[in-house]
Amino acid sequence: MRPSRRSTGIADVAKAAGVSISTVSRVLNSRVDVASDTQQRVLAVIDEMGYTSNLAARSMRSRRKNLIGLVVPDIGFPYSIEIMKGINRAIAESTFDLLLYTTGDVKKSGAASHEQHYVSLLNNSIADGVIIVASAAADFDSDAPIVSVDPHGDNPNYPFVQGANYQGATEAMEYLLRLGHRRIGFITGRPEIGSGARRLKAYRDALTKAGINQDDRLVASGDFSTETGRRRALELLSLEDRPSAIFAANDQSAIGVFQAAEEMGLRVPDDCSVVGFDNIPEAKYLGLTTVDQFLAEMGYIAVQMLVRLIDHEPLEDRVRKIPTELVERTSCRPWAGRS
Amino acid sequence: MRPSRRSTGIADVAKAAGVSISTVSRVLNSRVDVASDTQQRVLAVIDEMGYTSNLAARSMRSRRKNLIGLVVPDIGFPYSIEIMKGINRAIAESTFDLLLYTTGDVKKSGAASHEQHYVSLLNNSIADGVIIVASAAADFDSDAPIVSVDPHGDNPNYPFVQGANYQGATEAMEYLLRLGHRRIGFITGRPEIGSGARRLKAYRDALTKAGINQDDRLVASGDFSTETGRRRALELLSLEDRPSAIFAANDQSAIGVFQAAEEMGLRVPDDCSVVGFDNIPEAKYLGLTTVDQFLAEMGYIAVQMLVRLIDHEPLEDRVRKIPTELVERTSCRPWAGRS
DNA sequence: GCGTGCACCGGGAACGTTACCGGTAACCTT
DNA sequence: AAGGTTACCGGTAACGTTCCCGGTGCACGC
Repeated sequence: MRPSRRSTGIADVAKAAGVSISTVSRVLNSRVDVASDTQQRVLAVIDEMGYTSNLAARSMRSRRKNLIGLVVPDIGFPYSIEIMKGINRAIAESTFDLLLYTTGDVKKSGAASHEQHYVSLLNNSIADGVIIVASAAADFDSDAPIVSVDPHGDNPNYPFVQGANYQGATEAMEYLLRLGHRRIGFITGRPEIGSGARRLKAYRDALTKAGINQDDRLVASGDFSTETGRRRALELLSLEDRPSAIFAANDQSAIGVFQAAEEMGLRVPDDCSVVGFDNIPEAKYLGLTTVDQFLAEMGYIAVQMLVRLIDHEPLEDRVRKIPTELVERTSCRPWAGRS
Repeated sequence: MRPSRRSTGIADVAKAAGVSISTVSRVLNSRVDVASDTQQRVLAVIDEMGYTSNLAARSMRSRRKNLIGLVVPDIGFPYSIEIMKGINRAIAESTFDLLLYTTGDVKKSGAASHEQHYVSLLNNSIADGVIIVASAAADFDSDAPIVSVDPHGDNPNYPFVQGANYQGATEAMEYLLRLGHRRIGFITGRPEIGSGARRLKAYRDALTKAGINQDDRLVASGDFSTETGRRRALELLSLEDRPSAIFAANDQSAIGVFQAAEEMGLRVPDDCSVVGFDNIPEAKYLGLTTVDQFLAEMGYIAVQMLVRLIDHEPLEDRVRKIPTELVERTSCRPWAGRS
């Protein structure tokens, strides 16, 4: 191939400006020890020639790449999207750019090893640090700059930010109980995921605290998906003494409950109240009352933490808990016994 | 800084395997001229040492970086998200990874220059090619590998993929007319965006073809946002002879129509039918009948085109039109005059 | 026995940038 | 006025990889 299409490099700029390569580099990195008029001249030439620094060469030489890697399970989930919104906002405010990887289908067992692969790839060459959303792996090279958002495991060896799952779920349950509900169904998340487990525990604890004894038929095992949520809700609502409210481990499952109710000719909230978790945008359209865990905020904070890590500044807290907030909409109503 | 944290490089692998650096490189690039037992040995060492190739160095030396840049106006729009889903799927099937940039607020006038900057940055150093979603700029360096999805302008100098806006909007209008609607409102998109303009033209043409004379009060100027859609719908539905149906230039505007109707105590579709455009996921929950323009598919195809461009293979078509499809849901009903 | 071809491998020069070291001139300091 | 300090700049060696070129050993044919 002809070298015809070679882009202008620092050398060309140097020649055009009549200075050395070193000086151009100094200007580029805004060092102090360069006379202000040479700086002006070089800057002018750069602007005129339309020079943009070659990131590859720069990354190779200096350790700083100004790139943050993001590993996300599936870009299609509203959950991922919400987090990405926050990440994106933080990135825009920083000097970093974003490199995106997806691990693809979460259910495939290879997710964890995929993660490992991506992370090491990103870490030792192209990115300065990595954010992993819903990381499956518990351990990573401990001194690599890694931050996770909502990790699956319980106590990973890297910093992370997480919603207050237990608190939020408790709040939701207390709300339901306050409305008079006594038979409350629960659709779980995937069992291996910590946040879902904590919500389940909150459900159980709230029940016992209210003096209601558990009915195991009322907790149905879901997997955070709408389709499974729908199927489980169909079962729950077919019980001879069906629950007057269903608390779903996330909004997508809750949407499944809406679908199931509709199919059965039941009305939300008249025949069954529904509460979700996450507050994804769809929740608004359905009037779903849910627990907002500020996913975007979590992404935003994760970037901030990672940047500190990259700059070798100390982290205030290795784990950040984000308080949740119950947002009331129209999917719940008071219950005073079967009318 | 200590060189303590230096990652293992190709040289370390070479030493450990007892071969030269060149040979390791050959194995890495799966060249033919290497004995199969040496290959095995090198591969084993690589696996054992957990070596991952340094992307920066590789990119600098060889022109191929295996990275595709994506420039997207705002990651929060359902529109962008849909396209990204398709892009992501195509990326997963290819050997490329994805680098993501957002131009931020579209309304800011700097969008086009931002684009130029990103594209040149991506092009000459870090990425092999660039996909621009809803590109505002009409011209780019013509021999750079660039593909656009749904460009704003009418005839940019780079390849692009686009929905069949006119056809789709025509189909929607014919549907509405078939249902008996005669007073049909239209909420436009932003005027400078070609796809929106084509939908508007289809609206007008369908009306004249049906022998209905235009009422300018029925076309309200929107900007693709829900909020503006809501406001325009409020006005439209407050007309003394209000339209029996509203066709919105995109789904987000249509959602605004739903909100407006609700606020005014009107029911969709009983008091007013609504049709949108895009078929974003939210449309399903609202029961919005809309024109699916297969945004994800568009993203998918764009990646395929770009890959061909990068590989210097000829493109079948410089512009790809994706046929649309009307998806009927529950936001429309027949109309036989004010009851 | 010697050239020829083949299969495999190693050496070194790039790629574009930054870090380091050293050099020059002007300006203080005493 | 001589030495020291400062401000600025240039030369060059890396960074880790790929590409090009050439070299080795072996088999083969004449």
